[in-house]
Amino acid sequence: MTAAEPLTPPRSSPYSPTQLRTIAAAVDLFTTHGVSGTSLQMIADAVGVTKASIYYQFKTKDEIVLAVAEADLTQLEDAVEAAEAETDPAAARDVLLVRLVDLAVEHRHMVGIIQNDPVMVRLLEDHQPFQLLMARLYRVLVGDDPGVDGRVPAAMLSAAISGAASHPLVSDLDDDALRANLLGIARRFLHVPG
Amino acid sequence: MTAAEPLTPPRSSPYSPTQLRTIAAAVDLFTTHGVSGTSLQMIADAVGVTKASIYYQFKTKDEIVLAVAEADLTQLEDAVEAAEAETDPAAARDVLLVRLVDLAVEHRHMVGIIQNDPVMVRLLEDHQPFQLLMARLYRVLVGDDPGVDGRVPAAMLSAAISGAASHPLVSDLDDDALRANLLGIARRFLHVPG
DNA sequence: GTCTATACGCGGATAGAC
DNA sequence: GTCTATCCGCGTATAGAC
Repeated sequence: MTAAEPLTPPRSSPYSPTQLRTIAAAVDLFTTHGVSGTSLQMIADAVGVTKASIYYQFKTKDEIVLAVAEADLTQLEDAVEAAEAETDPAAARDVLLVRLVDLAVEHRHMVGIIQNDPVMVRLLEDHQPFQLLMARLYRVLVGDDPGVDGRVPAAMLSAAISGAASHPLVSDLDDDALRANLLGIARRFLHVPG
Repeated sequence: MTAAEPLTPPRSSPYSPTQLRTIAAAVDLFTTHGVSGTSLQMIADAVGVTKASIYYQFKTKDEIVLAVAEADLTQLEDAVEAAEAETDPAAARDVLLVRLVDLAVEHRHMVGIIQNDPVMVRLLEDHQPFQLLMARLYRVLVGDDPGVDGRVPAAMLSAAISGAASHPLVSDLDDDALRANLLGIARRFLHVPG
């Protein structure tokens, strides 16, 4: 359950407390308005400082976007590492499933936008660490079968988890109920014989 | 298969050919850059006219966004109507499934953004016709059971279809293959005993 | 580390000629 | 129906005082 800490032990975040407040505010605003629709003025107002002060912490807006993306990436990496620690492929897949559901529910208000915002997508397309991480994730999910019969269900499953977490049909469910239901159905889906 | 035409028979589109070209260009740009990230200048350049000319066709940028949304809405409405024409609930659900898969694949390059762009989401939240349409759609999908056991799978299924269509794992599949696979798996998912 | 002030371009939007 | 020209505000970003 407790994932072994990666290479860097209790790695102190590379960001100062003030930067972390800025990142938190940015995530919030990106979720509501999208990246392009969020100005540095809005972020500055949310943090309670001026634009110039934000520019002292981050040289450009892109750096803020990158910081937001990397925060999520770290969590995703932990999930993949935990899954890869399992020797049995089925067990690995189940660990990944649990972690992905946890993450999706924990971030249910932002998953949709963060994963689909064009600016984020563009940024991550050119970001090798992310691409490598996703390749590892898919490998656990799909197994070594690169065929269509493995990839389509995997795509649907991963889309179902993140998409359902922010779906209006279930917006009234509390986190625990949503998590339990998502996980149960996802598991059933995985175990249905092809 | 051929859906009976709605109230207005061969309803001529409310948009002029030039407006339609503008809408097409806008969809394209929205897909790549998001709504906020798309300027009227970009749209004008894509159409090959000046900004002022775009403003002759649409009074505001919001009107363009609305026109884009409504184009999709019409197709979705056709799908729901076709499904509602079935008397047996299971048959209705299957018709809806087929239509939704068709739409998702047909628009696989834009589904993700159009459904998740913050500006679109905001716009549609305040757009009663859309809300009513979605209520009808969910009713066909979930049935009359408003319980959790019906809604969570429905949310996952609808997210799986639209999300998988634009998923990187299946980006190499051609439309026909993707459509067939999505539909097959979606059907199996629906028929798995709760 | 945060401020005020400012530069400069691009955003949406309009007026009026052709 | 499309153009040129223009308005104005806000966007990112920087300089320099405190």
